[in-house]
Amino acid sequence: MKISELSTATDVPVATLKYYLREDLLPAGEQLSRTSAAYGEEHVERVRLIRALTSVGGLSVATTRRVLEVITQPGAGRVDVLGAAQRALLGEDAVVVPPCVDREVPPSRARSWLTDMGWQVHPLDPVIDDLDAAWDACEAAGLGLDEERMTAYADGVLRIARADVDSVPQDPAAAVRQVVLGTVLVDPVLAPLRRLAQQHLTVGEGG
Amino acid sequence: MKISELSTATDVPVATLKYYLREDLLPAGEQLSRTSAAYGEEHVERVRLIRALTSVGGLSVATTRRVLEVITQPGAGRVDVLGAAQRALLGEDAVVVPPCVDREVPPSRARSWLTDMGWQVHPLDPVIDDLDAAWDACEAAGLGLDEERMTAYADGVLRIARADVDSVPQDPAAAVRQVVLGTVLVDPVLAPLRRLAQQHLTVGEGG
DNA sequence: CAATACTGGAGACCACCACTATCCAGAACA
DNA sequence: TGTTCTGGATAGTGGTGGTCTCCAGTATTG
Repeated sequence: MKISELSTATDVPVATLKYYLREDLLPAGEQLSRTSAAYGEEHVERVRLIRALTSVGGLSVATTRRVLEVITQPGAGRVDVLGAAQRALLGEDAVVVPPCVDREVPPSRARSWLTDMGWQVHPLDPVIDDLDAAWDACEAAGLGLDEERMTAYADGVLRIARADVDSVPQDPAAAVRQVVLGTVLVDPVLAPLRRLAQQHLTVGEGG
Repeated sequence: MKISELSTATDVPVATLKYYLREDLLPAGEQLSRTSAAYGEEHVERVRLIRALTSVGGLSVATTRRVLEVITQPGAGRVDVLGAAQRALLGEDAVVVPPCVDREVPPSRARSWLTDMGWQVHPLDPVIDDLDAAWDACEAAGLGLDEERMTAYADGVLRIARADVDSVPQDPAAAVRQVVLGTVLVDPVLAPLRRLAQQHLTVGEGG
């Protein structure tokens, strides 16, 4: 498959494919001669994956590169599946502190709320800071988001997460792939789903 | 309050405040003389709202302007709360087709799935296309997202949406504000919440 | 009073990002 | 033989979210 065929197969311009090659998102094809290379079905899949991550997932090219590295490399085993996902999605300098290390835990509303909920999560996980920032933003915007509503959200999210973890395959490499892609690509599914659910409930009430 | 004080109060550079004034995100202060104006507490709140929408909500300046218009103007009444939210968040040329108008409904997996679920939603709502695109992206990325898992997601999302609609106030203007801000700002709360729930469930299993 | 700091307004400028366009010598195909 | 295509390199584009600089004029401070 020539690059122009790869282009028509994926509906991505040749110039863009060259850009992906340059940026190390796409591995080089099999070099047939100095001015020709052959691409295979794995390149088609890779391009589709890149487009899914960048367009729907909203990932930058740099983040996409990290994600592709993580889900392509033979992983270090399932122990660190969630950690690998985090490292791929956060900055490359993000080191997830192992639970054994004692470090000052900054107090925050999210942290204390999680404790109240009895959720067993890593107290230094940066995702808690994301939650804090989002919660603060709601307050700053004047959107009342009290703990009662958060608890209702937690109930719904737990069911979603249950479906997530139940769908993770046994094979470590496949598990990493599933978790990473699920983290990136499922949020854009849930967002419209939530709006449709709101609409369904509102219509049902006759309001 | 001078612009420099507004700057320190909100921790936003003066140049950026001027930019927001230019872009009509921030209303002009009370003109005291030709070279001085007074800003009030409402400007502080407005700036915080702008920052929440752009940073956490990830909205562009143009979309933020539309959102601010919608939640500031005295609304046309509660009838159209969800419609107003959609119009604010989608392109300005997005016209939500009224349900009475018969138009060709393009078939799609999301649409048929919604029918199977018995959800009463507007069949031409563009948010269904968003769902389709996100679902397709999962497929393209090789992430198996079968209807069983979608149904589990729907269960969780329904509980979230229940909390959403229960928290909408009676007053029409407040309702519009609540719905629009909830649409934009709650998704970034749910995303980290989902990751934490995954972590909690995984740790609980000892895996 | 004078020196300094600050104001609103305007336009130019900037960095970043994801492409996109152009050019090239050489190879493949018709 | 001529047209099309290749990989590689470099430069340019359009959009976005600010940031810088300048200005005449006003407020504050010593």
